[in-house]
Amino acid sequence: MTEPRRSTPKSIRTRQAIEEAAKYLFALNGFERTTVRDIAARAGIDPAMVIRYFGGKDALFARVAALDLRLPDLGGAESDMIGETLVRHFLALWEGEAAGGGGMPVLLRSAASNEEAAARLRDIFREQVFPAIARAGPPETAAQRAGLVASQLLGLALTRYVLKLPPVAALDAETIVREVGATVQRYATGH
Amino acid sequence: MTEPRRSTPKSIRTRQAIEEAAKYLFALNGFERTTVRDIAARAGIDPAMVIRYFGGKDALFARVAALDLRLPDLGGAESDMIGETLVRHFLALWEGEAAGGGGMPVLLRSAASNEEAAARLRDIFREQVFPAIARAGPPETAAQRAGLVASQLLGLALTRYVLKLPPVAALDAETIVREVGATVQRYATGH
DNA sequence: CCTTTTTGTCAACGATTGTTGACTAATCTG
DNA sequence: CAGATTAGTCAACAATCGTTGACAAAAAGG
Repeated sequence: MTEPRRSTPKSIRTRQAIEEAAKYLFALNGFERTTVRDIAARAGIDPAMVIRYFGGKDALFARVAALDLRLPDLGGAESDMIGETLVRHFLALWEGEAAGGGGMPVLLRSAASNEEAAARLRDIFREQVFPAIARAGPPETAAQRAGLVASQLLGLALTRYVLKLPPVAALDAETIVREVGATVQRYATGH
Repeated sequence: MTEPRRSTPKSIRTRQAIEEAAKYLFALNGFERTTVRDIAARAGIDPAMVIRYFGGKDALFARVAALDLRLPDLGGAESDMIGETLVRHFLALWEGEAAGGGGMPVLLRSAASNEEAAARLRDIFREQVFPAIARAGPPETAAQRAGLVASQLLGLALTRYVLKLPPVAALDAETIVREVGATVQRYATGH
């Protein structure tokens, strides 16, 4: 499926294999514990290729950690559904990691001990989360509201996907949408 | 408090210096990026002493990461203040890191990429957070309620102290107690 | 003062890390 | 098919890691 109609220069395959392996391992173990050799082994090629194609471990991480939250426009009419909408969106983004996205676990794993990853998360917040939340309430409280939303959503991701706290990991999606959605709704709109 | 009246065998000083240096560096950089040599340098002694006194890097981490949340009894009469009480308690615990505690930043930094640290956080949740929350509502939903509380409180700690997300780091304590307290209150009691 | 135990330093080990350059195999171009 | 470019492998490098054992300095005990 998704067959490349155009001619594959044959190297694109391995490039993608490296990216996939890196994404998987970075998300699983974080930046520090993931070695270039592990990535190469998982991609089935030589460690030297990782450096030749991406310039180094740092550059590869920067490429793999690119993340587009694809936040929906929250300025719509149904302003009382903002919380549920947001939570549902994030759940779909995180759960369906197989899709194009999947950069979030990578960042979350690494941001705790890697300042570059943390800075990238701050960028994502400033460029994507903040503007989206800003439209859902008074501008003067936009930063605070967006910050509170981030604290809840990142906390959910942390406890559910990284720490795998049993009661949180066991929650079904609809419960999360209902409970956490109510919180996000209150944070986003400021009551 | 708890002053050692007995004579100091002179080595206790260095033991404490190692523990302090380790606590500081583990909290700053996480487990993986903190080296035994860095700890020794900060404590002003030889790296070999770290191993001799604590057996190894892992054992030192385990000792330093010990954490007692000292959660207050939430079974009291004022059940509508549980949220604010909890948030205030955690803020005091995290903010006053200089005190005896301060194990939380250590764990939070490392748990993202260190399975042992993650397991320790799960233990703390199970042994301390869960029982405290269980008394604040119906037993059959205790796990879910405690999990949601943890997702919000750990998310707050993550965004405020680890990621240092500007709007969250800038929040004053009273605002946090009010806003996040309301959320925790709802999670803890199940409405 | 001599002996014993504790406290500390020093150098080095084996393993692992990211990275590099030389070399071979494959593929493309004419 | 001949030549050139690309894809890939291999061994090794320098650096750093946690850890160890031999040894010196200092304190303690008689």
